[in-house]
Amino acid sequence: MESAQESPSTRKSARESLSERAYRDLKAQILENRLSVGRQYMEQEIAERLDMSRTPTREALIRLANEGLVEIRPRHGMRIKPISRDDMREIYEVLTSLESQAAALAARRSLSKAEIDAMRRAVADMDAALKDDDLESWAEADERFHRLLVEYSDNRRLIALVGTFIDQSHRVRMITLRMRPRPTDSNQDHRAVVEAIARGDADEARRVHRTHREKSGRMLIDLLATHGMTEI
Amino acid sequence: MESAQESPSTRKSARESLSERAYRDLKAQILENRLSVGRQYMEQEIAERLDMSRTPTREALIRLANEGLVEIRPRHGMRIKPISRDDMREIYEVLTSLESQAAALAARRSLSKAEIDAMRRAVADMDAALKDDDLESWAEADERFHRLLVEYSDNRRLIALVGTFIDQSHRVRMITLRMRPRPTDSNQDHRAVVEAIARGDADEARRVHRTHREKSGRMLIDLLATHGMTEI
DNA sequence: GAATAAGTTAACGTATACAATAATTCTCGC
DNA sequence: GCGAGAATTATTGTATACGTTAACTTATTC
Repeated sequence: MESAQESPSTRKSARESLSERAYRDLKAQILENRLSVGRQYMEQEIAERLDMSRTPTREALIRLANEGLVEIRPRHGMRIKPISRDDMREIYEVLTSLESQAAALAARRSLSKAEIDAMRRAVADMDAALKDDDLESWAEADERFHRLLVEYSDNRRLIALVGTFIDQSHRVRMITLRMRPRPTDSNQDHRAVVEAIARGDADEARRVHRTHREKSGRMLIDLLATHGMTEI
Repeated sequence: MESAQESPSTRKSARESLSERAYRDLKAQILENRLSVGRQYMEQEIAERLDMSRTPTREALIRLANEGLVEIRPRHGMRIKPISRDDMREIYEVLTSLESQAAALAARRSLSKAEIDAMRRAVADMDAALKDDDLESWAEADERFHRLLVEYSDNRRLIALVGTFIDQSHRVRMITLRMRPRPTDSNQDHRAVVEAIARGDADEARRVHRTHREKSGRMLIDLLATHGMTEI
């Protein structure tokens, strides 16, 4: 897959359809929280915002609805789906399951030194970021770690699914990033996962990662509860 | 015109859109293997087959493509996605993960007597079907068992996902149904899962169900291999 | 006969037209 | 002021029109 990334305004983007662009732009706007959650947007409105007709807009909306980011309500337009505490529970239950499976699969394959090193580097970067109290960097490295782990599963469906649910919960994670306690033992967990994978110990990798995700999921949901946030 | 008749009790006020009907009809045709796998169907052709214009047809195709049942190839029409051995590996890895999580979640909730009984009945029906050498009935009860298990997870996302992957592999399962050895110890496994859930033993339920799915996944893939089937 | 260029076809992507109808506003009797 | 029903509006769902361009065909050259 060639990534011909040009400035979209000047360069008539080679072969990307409007429908595709609508999907990517809209998704980006949602993830960056540039659209008000809960508010209704008419198809026409979205289409104008994207500077195209309703047809490709609708096609993008269908895809986004399938991914659970958006809800299409027949006579009321679409709205960004707010994430409730219960949604977060569901999302984390699914992520826990899929990612711990990914850890086991990664352990079963014998990863190259380079692949293991990439994960170790992510963990090291998290340590460093934590030492500097740089939450931004920590979040970046954390995301990188999880992405690598899942990629090493060698299962395209698994990779796509995890991506979908990471996206669904993205907003919540960003918002709660500054409310949560310093993720010290999170790093501990990650290290244990990497080492289990390096040893090829699938059961241990799965177990440790599951425990890790269960813990962080519970923490996040408690956080929402104590701050009285019911929908984000 | 077609009569949108429901059972009188479940009156649905909103009429079903063509787009929705296209999705359901097409999906049904795919699952029932009424469309040739691999062949190209032009949008126009599908639209005529469904007796509507291209617009709702396209919308249905987008959804089916998202679910992985169909592939849209820009100038060549759509085609039913053939399932390779590698696809089956991926699908079963995902299903194994999600369903065993469902088993654990079901065990953690305390299911009602009625719910446990429904699962026990499914297992009993499988036993009976096996005794009668009635593969049809066995498959029905097996599917019912898995569906119940997942439903009891109380996680809508999990339920939807499992449905998607069951659908993706539906054709393969139907075709291999008569090639596989009699699923004797499959029933054994199911019973163990139910009893673990009934006891509220989440870890055991998860473990047993994972082992079960791994076993049946491996069996299915070996079956495809020994019969030299590379794509279905 | 192979390679290349020119010409043709047709499938798609997108815009637009339009009818159906849910939602909203208005009217009017009480 | 309130509710029922009529009238109006707005938004969607669907059909259709149409330009673009990938894919295919034919012509031309060596």
